[in-house]
Order: sequence, then C-alpha cells, then structure tokens
Amino acid sequence: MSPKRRILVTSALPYANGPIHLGHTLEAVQTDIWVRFHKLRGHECLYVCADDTHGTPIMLKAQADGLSPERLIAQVHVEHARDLADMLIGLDNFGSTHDAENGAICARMYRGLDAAGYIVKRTIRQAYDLKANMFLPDRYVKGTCPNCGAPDQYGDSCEVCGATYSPVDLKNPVSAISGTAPVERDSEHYFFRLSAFEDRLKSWIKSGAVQQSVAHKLDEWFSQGLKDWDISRDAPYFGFEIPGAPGKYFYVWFDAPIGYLASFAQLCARTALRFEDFFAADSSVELHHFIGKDILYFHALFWPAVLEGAGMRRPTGVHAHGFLTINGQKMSKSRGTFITTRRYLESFPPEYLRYYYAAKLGPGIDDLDLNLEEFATRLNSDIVGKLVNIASRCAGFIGKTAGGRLADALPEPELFAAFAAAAGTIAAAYEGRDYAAAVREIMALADRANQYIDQRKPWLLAKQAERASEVQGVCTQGLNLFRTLMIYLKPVLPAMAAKAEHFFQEPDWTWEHAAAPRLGAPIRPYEPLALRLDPAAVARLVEPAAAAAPAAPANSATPAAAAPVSIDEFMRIDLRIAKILAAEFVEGADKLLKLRVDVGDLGERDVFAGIRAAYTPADLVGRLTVVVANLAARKMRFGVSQGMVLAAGPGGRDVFLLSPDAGAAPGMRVK
RNA sequence: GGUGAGGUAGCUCAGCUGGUUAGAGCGUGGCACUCAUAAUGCCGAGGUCGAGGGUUCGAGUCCCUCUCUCACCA
Repeated sequence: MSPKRRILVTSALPYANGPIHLGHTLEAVQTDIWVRFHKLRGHECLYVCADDTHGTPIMLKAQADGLSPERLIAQVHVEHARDLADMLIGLDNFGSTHDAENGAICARMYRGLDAAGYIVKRTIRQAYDLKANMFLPDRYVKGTCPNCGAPDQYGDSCEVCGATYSPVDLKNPVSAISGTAPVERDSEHYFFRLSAFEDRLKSWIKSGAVQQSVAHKLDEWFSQGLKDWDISRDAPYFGFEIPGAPGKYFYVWFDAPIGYLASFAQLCARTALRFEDFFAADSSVELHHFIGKDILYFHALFWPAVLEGAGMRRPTGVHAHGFLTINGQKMSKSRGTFITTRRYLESFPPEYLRYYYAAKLGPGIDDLDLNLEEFATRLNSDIVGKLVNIASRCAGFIGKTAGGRLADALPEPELFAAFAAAAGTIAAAYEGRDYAAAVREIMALADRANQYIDQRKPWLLAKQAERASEVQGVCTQGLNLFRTLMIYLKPVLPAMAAKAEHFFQEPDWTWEHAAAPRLGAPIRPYEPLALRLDPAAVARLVEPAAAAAPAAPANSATPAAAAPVSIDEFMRIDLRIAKILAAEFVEGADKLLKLRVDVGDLGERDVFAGIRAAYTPADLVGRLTVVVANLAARKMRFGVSQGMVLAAGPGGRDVFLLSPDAGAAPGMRVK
C-alpha cells in the first residue's frame, strides 16, 4: 500500500437554473467512486462541490419566476443537495458560488492577479438592449448569419455554416430578451492576460495533468494562440462586483471554479483542515477536478493560469469525461429522454445506476450510452444473478447445517488467494478511472465463484449428515469469495456493501480486508441484498415527464437551441386541425382548462391545456386550433389528456393559441 | 470548416509494446442441475476485426488514402 496521500477532489458545479439530471449524475458518480476508492484505501480524500449560481440566465429566470435570484438559488440548492445525497454522492461539502466565502476568495485572487499585472482594461463594443437596459450576452442576440445568410442564428456562431463572429456582425439582430433591435455601445471590460501563461500551461499539461487525447485538443488552442479572457460583465448582472470597479461584475465563469475553493474553505471552517495546506503555491496535496469535456477550456487553460497568477498551486489532474446519451440519443426534453435524477430515484435504487455507469465508464472522453433495456438485463444478470447469488446460495447452508458460523479454515485457500491477488489490478483500474475494467475483472471472479460452488455441490453434500463440515467449508469458501468481491465493489455500491458488512458482522471494511478471509465467526441470517429490476418499469423512465404543463411550456428565460430534426422526425408528429367544442375550468387546477376538441376523422377527445391565465372558456368554444394528435396520452390528476394544443408565448397571461386560416377543417393534417 | 474520439459477433465492449485456429458479458439454440431472487454450470451457433492500399516472414494491432458515426470549438 502506498503512503497516505492527501487528495482534494471536485466535480463540476451544476448550474442553478434547473434540476440535477442523469448527465450530472454520471459525473458525480464517476467522481464519487474515485473518492470512495481512495478513502477505502486509507487515504485522506475530500470531495467538495457547489452550485453555480451566477450569470444572466439565472438573473432572467428569477425575473420570469417572480423571485429574487437569491431566493431562486436557495430553492435550487436544497433540491440539488438532496438529489446528490440520494445518489449516495459522498460530498464533504456542497456550497454555492454565491456564498460569502466565494466573494471573499474571488476578491482576494482578483487583487493578486491585478497586483501581478495580469489584469488589463480594454473597451469593447457590445450589443445593448435599450428596452431591457442591459448589455446582451452573445447567446441573447439572434439574427441572420453574416457569412451564409442563415436566419435565426445566435450571436456567437452559426449552426448552419459554423462561422464564428460577434453579435454586432449579425444582420438584422434582435434581442432575445425584449425582441427589439439592439444597438452597439462601448463598455470598459477587464481582461485576464491568459497569453502570459502559455509556457507554464504547456509544461503543466506535459506533467500528465490531463488525458492524452485532451492534450491533443489543447494543442489546437495553443497553436491558434491564447486570447486574453474577458472576466467582467456590466450591471445588471447577478454575481459579485469587482473590487474597485463599481457597476462591473465578475463573469460567472471567473467565480465558478473559485467556488471549489470556497466550498473547501467552508469545510476547513468546521474541521481542523487548513486551507493553506491545500492551496499554497508549494502545496503537496493532490487536487483533482472531474469535468465534462465541454468545459475543458475553462479548466485546463483559464483555471490553472488563474490559480498560478494568483500565487496558488495548480491542479494535479483535470479529468474529462464524455456525455450521457439515452437509448443512443442526446438527452432531450421533447423525446422524453431528459431524465432528472429525482425521476430516476422515485422508482429505482441509486446503486443500480451507479453500477451501470461504473460498468461502462472508461478513462477516456467517449460518450456513454444509457440503454434502458441493457440497464435492466445487466443489473439482473451481474448483480442479482452472479454477485449476490453467491451469498444467497451459500448463506442458507451456513445457517442450517453450521449453526450460523463460518468454518475455521478454507478448503481451497489458493482459490481465495487468486481473488485476493486481483486487488492490484482492480485498484490500478480504479485509480486510472477505468471502472469498466475493474468491473470486468470483478465479474470474471464472480463467475469463478459460481463455478466453484457448482463443482462442489453443497446441496448434495448436505444430504449426508456426516459431511456437514464439508458443506460448511464450501459455503465458507463461497461467502469469502463473495466478501472479497463486495469489498472491491464498495466504492460503487456503498449501501450494498454496508448491508454485507452487517451480514458478516464486520464494521467498515477497508481495502485490506479483501486480502484475508473471514473465518470462525458468526454471520447474521441472509437478507436479500438486491432485488431484480423490472425491464418494463425501466422503460417507463423515458415516457413524458408528468410535471410539465400540457400547453407548450415556452420557457422564455433561456433561448434554447432547438436541435435540427429531419423531415422524417418532424413527420412523426401528427399535427391536426381541431375544433374546440367545449371548454371548462378544472376544479383544483389554477392553470388548466379542460377542452373537448373535434379532430375530424380521429374523433373527439379531451385535452388539458395550461392556458387558464390567458383564456376563458367562452373565448375558446367554437374556434379552430392545432393539436398534437399522437402525443402519448397522459394521466393527470384531473383526468387523461389525449393530446396537446399548440400555443406560443412565455406562459402565464402571455400565451397565444394558434389558429388556421379560413378553410381549414377539423382533422386536417398540418404539415 | 477545424480538432478530437471511434467504427471488432444481434447488443455493450476487451484485445498490452504486431506473432499460435480473434475474446468476454448480454441475447440466442441445446443439455445438466435444483442450493440460490426462473438464479447457476456445461456445450454450441454467430465475426472477410468500416473499405482499399502499403510496411513486414507475419497486422484487428504500424503507415497512407477513403468512408461512416459521435463530440467539442473561448
């Protein structure tokens, strides 16, 4: 065993404008397994994270929800903390980038950067929304691409031709916030001189801080030349004001990674840990960041440079992972594949997903697909059929024929030794974040354990009373093989391991426990450690979430990028002209109206629509509109909704039902 | 467009520095067993390792070209 290491680990900060979904969970699980593994090995390993709470999207979402930003992020923080905890993510601290500690550290680091000459001021021209009285981030300006003429493109790049530009280059630009045409205005911004760090960053990357393929990726950026980084934003902005610069705020991406430090500072404040030990320039403590590959730029260039510029240590490792896809497709709300962690947890234990992720996670930045069918068969086969089965098929004999006591010796110590000898390769796989390799190795051993039991056939021996001690021996062997495997899997399956510890009457297994068998000790009666998954229940995860309102829930706060669809995909949506025959208020629902609509050939049906604030039943009866006719029926508290009426607008009173021109008749297909 | 990753049995993947008839799990066909949450064990079917060319005594493994997929681009 290596000498005791001191390690601080982070995973990326979830943004506080939405729930934790399975993509966040993938990263949290990857990080948590790594942390638990090191703890199991006896190292001092700490894991901190925080909510990322600043920036324009949060500010606008809070406005739209009629809340203060502080209130919004406080609510989200509670949900995020609960979701992560319920996934058994063992965070030592979960803070917020809006916490006072973060403001203080940001200010301190900024002063350090400024004093060292790494901050420069420069005036830039930027799009300004005269109606909303604010400068517009690139993503909040839309218009026609100056390069290829594609309409409706964002202010930073064109999704059609790939050109990049600044919002002021767009033709016919429009503010996504007010809908008015923005003007250009000058503003003084503060820049971090990233270019000054090129050599130091290159040597840092050479130190092995990032994966090989990531290093290649970074080379590309180096070869283009590092640009200085704009770290300021003008008021109104939800964030921290820059010291000595009234009306100027730190850009959200400046204070977000500093949130790692702030969260750790909170941990220090309530323990004996010393912040300086971890972040002084000469710190020997390891610092590891787990992130998605999309934010490599911030973590592998800006972040080490900012730390270094502020006179602090650099990260030991930045580990990027790929994205989660579901049934082979990007997570998408419209496909029903946007699965929140809460929704998963309502039906399934956290460890099933943890195991599945572990079984498929390699050290690279490949995407990982959650195939729901495979998820169910894999869990049932690996965990229930193989692993837990070892204990399940042995425990009964120990109870019945051996008085609940393990034998004093193993009949085949060399088989146990083979299991114990795997510790090295399994540990190396965990350390290198190749959990899939670790799981493969463990499951291969589980196969061997089942083979062993099959060969020795304790159920036959048990029929001969004089061979009782043989039965006890075989089952002691089997249980010890199981025990070693559970110890190896403890980072992935902490709760199941705890149950197994209870079964063996041992407290807190460490990695070393796997090396020696448990002998001559009593065990508790066996209780099932894992239940089978019902594939049908798993499949239901991708059915439409029950939470969203039925009428087009246009959330105007964030201009969401609609991914392109093929004509075939579009044609799968059966849009029909419908005539509203009747409309009524729904008892107990303050947003819904119940509509009876005539869809021609398709007959009449009931549709619930969240348009009560905008329309009264009298407004609607007799008019024509458009419905999605093949939307899966959804059971609501008030009845079953058999479709969706189409409407535009941000919601509330500003909802506008679609109407066809004269001549359209109920049942006509819209295409 | 640039860059990165990847295309190996129906599915998910492993194949280290090139070397015997290309592997695993799941699924599938058959047999056995009945201790175990219809779990387990054994046997089998199933692959021209994306395509083409090259280097080599020998290439899934190295080089080149092409092709397809996925991802990222301050």
